[in-house]
Amino acid sequence: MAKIERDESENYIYSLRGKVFYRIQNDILNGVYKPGESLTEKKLSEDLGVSRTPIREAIMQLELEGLVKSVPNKGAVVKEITAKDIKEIYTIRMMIEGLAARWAADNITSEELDELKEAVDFEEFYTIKNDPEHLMKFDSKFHEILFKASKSDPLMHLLKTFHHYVHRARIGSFKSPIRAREALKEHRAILDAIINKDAKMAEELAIEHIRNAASAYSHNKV
Amino acid sequence: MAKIERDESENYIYSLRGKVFYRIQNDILNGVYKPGESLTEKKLSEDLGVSRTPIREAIMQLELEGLVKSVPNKGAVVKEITAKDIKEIYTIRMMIEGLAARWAADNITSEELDELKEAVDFEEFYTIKNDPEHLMKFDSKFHEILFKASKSDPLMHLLKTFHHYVHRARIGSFKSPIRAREALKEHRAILDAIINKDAKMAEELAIEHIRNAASAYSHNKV
DNA sequence: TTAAGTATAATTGTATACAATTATACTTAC
DNA sequence: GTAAGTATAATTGTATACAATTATACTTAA
Repeated sequence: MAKIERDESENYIYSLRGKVFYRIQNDILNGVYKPGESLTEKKLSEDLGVSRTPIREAIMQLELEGLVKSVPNKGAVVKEITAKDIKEIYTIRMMIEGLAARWAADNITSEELDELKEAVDFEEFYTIKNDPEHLMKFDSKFHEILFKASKSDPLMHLLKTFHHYVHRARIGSFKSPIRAREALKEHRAILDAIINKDAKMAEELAIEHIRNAASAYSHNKV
Repeated sequence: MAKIERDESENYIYSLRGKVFYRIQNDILNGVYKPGESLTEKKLSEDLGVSRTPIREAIMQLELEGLVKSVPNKGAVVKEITAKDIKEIYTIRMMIEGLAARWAADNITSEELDELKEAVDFEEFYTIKNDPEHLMKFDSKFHEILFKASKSDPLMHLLKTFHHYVHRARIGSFKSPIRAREALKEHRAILDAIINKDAKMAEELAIEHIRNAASAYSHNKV
């Protein structure tokens, strides 16, 4: 009989701690808990109906990922993300994504390449349909596959701890249909470079892609 | 009366959790706990004479930093770091340190500049004395000041979660007096670029500095 | 009215108790 | 002797109890 297996790498999402972590993270990202607000363990445990233990552990994780800052006897204070932060995040992302694309070109498997093609096809579909929500999902998928295909543990670890920063900086950058079409073109170009095993080109295109995303973002804000 | 203040940013080091974390981290880095070995909460709590609670929290932190991997009912397994990992770590470090130097050139304060000069002077002293241990300390200090001076929260966060990787990859690269003298020269060059507020040059020199460190490391290994 | 001091409440840090899951060792049937 | 099944032990996950620290509110004196 086929054994039902969990994804071991993300095993903790089935625990209370994991659920609590994702819940609080989402509530912060969606503005339920606002920057400067302090979250005490007691309040959270009452809000979510669990004991303090999983709350404590989730808060620790949130702090290590930089979403909150624990201050003694005050609770976990939700960190603010400034325009300066976002600019820097995009700069850092250029390098990380550039490396991912470069190493992916060298190490991608044919299965992953198929996944990548599929993700871009879906992206095209939802770009035409002008559906920002699904678009964001497959944009994320494109980048995720790239990281997986890079086969670099240190790089993947780096991205993991940086992930929420990326997420925060990216919200709202999919509303413009013009930018969506450009992003699609850029993804196709990166895909082609990877198909041709042109690592240098893939890196340059990925860097340019993030640079354009950053510029679209800041333009959006004005 | 002058109030005795703790360094708030590192407040947790005074807690049991913090002490436990540093203890286990060091024991892993120094090979007391070897790759593949699994550390159970019970064993650790008996070894260190504290309850499971701070142990659990320290293990969580170790996992988020990538030193161990928790597997259910097996304990925290110490991760191995491969030669491939180290090569990739150096590549990633080139970019991170490059950014730090670039932004430091733009944002450094005169106090920080003084600290940086002092660190390099100490480095020179211990290079001449051929004292690898102190040398490593002030090499670390040089890079720490650079990050602080960059004034970038996202970058500092990135380094924090990447720190142990750097540490692991760097062990033993200070034994060669030849490389020590080169490293000193490179640090002086970076310092000069920062004094001259030449951000581009500082970045290039920092990247080159890490590239040389990587090459010295791999040469050492052969 | 304000400042200082004190009692109380709130909050976190640590230890421990209990439950649920999983591994291990042993027994038994073939 | 081996495989299957079962009982036991080990391990983690969660809840709770207690201690220590810190904030807060209140009282009192000037």
